[in-house]
Amino acid sequence: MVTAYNHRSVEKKWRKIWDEKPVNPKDEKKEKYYCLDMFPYPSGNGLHVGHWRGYVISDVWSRYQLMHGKYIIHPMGWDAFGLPAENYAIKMGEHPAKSTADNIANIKRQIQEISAIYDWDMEVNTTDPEFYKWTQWIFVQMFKKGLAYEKQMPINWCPSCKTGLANEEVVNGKCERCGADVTKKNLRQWMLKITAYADRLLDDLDTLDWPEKVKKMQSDWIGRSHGAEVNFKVDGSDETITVYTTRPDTLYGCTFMVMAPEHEMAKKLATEEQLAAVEDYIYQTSLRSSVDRMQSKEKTGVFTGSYAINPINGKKVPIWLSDYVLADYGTGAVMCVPAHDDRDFAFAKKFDLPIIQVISKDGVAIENMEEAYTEAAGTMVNSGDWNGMESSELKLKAPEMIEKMGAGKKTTNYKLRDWVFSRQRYWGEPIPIIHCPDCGAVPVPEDQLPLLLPDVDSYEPTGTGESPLAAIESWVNTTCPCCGKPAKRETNTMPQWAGSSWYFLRYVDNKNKEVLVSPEKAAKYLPVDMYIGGVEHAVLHLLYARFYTKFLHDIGVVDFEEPFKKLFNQGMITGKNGIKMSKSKGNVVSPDDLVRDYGCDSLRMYELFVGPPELDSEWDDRGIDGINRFLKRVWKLVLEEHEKNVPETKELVRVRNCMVKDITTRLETFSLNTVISGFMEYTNTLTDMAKDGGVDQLTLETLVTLLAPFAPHVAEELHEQLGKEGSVFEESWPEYDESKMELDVVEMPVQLNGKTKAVISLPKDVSKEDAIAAAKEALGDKLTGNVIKEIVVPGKIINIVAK
RNA sequence: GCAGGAAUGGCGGAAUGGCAGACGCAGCAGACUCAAAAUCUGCCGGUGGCAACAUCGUGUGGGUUCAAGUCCCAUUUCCUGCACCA
Repeated sequence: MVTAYNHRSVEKKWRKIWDEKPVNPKDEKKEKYYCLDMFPYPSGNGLHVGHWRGYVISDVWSRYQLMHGKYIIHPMGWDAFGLPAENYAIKMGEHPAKSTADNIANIKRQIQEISAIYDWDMEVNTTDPEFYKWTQWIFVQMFKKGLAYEKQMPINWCPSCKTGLANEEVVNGKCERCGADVTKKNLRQWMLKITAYADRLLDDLDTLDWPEKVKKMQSDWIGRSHGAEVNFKVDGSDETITVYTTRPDTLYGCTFMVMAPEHEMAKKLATEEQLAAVEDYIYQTSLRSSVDRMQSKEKTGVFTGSYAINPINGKKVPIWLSDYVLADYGTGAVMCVPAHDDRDFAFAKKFDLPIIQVISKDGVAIENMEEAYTEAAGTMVNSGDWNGMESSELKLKAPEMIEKMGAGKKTTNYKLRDWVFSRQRYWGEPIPIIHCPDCGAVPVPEDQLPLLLPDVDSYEPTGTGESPLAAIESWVNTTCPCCGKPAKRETNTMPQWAGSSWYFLRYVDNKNKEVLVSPEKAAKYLPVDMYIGGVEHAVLHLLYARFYTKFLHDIGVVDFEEPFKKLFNQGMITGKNGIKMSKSKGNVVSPDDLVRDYGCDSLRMYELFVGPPELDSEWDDRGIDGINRFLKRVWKLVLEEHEKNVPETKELVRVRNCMVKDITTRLETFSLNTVISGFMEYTNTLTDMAKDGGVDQLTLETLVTLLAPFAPHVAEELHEQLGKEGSVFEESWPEYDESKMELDVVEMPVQLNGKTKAVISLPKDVSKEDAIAAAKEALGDKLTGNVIKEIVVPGKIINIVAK
């Protein structure tokens, strides 16, 4: 009799052994493989089973690479600055430094329950001064390169979090963190010039092995468009209004112009009779929230009374104001071609403006258009010299033609905005800048970094647009590093994204006091080969991290331009009915109880079995029983068959090779849920074979080796009990031989007119004639009428078509 | 509105154009047990049938093919992202 599987004793035993002798010791001679998890922010709620999923996937992948003879860089750290940590601290009435440290301790304990091969010597914490020294250092370098600059501007403001937000943090007009409606607030801001990298951020997406979905989201976010700026003279004035258009080919069809109400010329253009109406419209627009403005598609507007002159044909077109034109995109003014744009069409209909068709399907203009013709292809009409030209070709040539005419210039526009980088909150890296009345903004000298976040009694947000740091006079008042005169410190802090934009570089050299990362270590261990995390960071963290990496490349810190070669986004684990796990919904499942009751190995495998890893999956506690039973069956099978010690048979060799191939190919394609079901199938098959003769040693060893990345404790224990030396992770990944996977006799379904009527056994190399004869015999009486066609797909199917 | 993804038993899900429902959960029946748990065995899409079997069946309607969950066209619903970006 073999002993029964007891997860507690097995897991306790191997954890102790692995602590003393890690399975992934640092080894410079081996090829490196850097497998990175998106590091967590230390939430007070601890981890739920959804967090586990990503960590299990990355650990399985890491251990799989380990068994290919690589040295695995698999670090973990803490994204501990920022709003969530601070809001939690305020709620609990604790200082964020304390609650953050407590939460890290708890989550670290939970993460260690996963038994992943994390190298805790590499641990980083974004709130550690030795870490944020370099976060500040990067900011100073950006400042020196002119990529960090100050600007007074209306920015997105969350009235609940009492801080400014980046565009990326505003989702459907609401705060990404708390869901409050975002308003505008005019504030002096630190900005990062991410737009300077727009082209590289867009073009280099092609070099990345990332999910297409994420690449598309980034590409849409950057939103590059090509077109022209066209200058319209204001009739009876020296003023010129420049518009941006991607469709300069439709210039002859422009019948009016619309400007954003915030446009600097808006009020100036109002004629005496229209002035009151224009002022009223500008005022009304200013009252509307951005959410309200985005949601209602009903066109509103006001005529300024002024006209602009279309440079292509000299025609006068009225200038209107409307809030559907955005002040901060392009030039804040657009030429309107109602015949070929849905929005302009709706506006023209509402205010009874003329519609002139300039592109037609067949060269003939339609009377009274019912809707805008928005297709790019067609023949130009009503367009002077351009008549008869193909519009899609003209669209490409028109910007240069307009430039030659002196009516404008060819340009490119982006939706991407510069990054609003200051936060009016306490729990973040202080921006290392000193404001001197004489010298202006001066960076804190590098040898004085880190600029420590001062301790403070009141760290709650003020809501005034000033950070709580502004109240600490002893800290704010300092001297200018340039001239030594009294000066004041910048009191805004950095956003949470600052630390996470580069943390993955620091892991490999986390104790370096001289440089962010040494060139030798960067060359040896970077960049990241595989990055695993949720899709929610597609246009936030992942875009910012790419920007930072490109900048650090440009100043010579690293020699690569892209931080993450391959990206995998795991789906979310939700509660019943797809509801997101949250404390307020009361549907959070903690891994702690499951580890206690079923063991780490069972939970690891169930996390993968619950559904395809890239899709969201509903958690159901009951399913873990099935995994636990499976592990007990494997345990019993391996130990009982080991005692029998039977020789291998041809069929065992075949099953073993099939098993290796199936498990390996499914793992390679990240079909991790079917890897687990594959293990179950082969275990069931081998259990049947055990009853019918027995299972040989090599097959048992192979099963155990394949299982190691998934259920490391069980595999390690069975590996030892099979009498093998060393760790199972020192075994190399099993290989398979296709030629040993063929059956001598194959089962072939026999179909009559496409419907299966029988299954027959045939030798694998049976001739077509023999196969058909056997099939006809199997069909017997069922085969009536004339045989029209006979199809034999070797090893697959036989189909007889008869009428 | 635009773009992408999805739709398969009671449930989660599996199927390089080749026996739909693997694997697991739940359920039912049996064995073991004084009993329960655990474990083991069998059944487990609908309809008809004692059964062998027949027949229908992958959101809906068409099509291609010897053969369609899979490919093509149309359509509905749901999810995700973007959303007046000129």
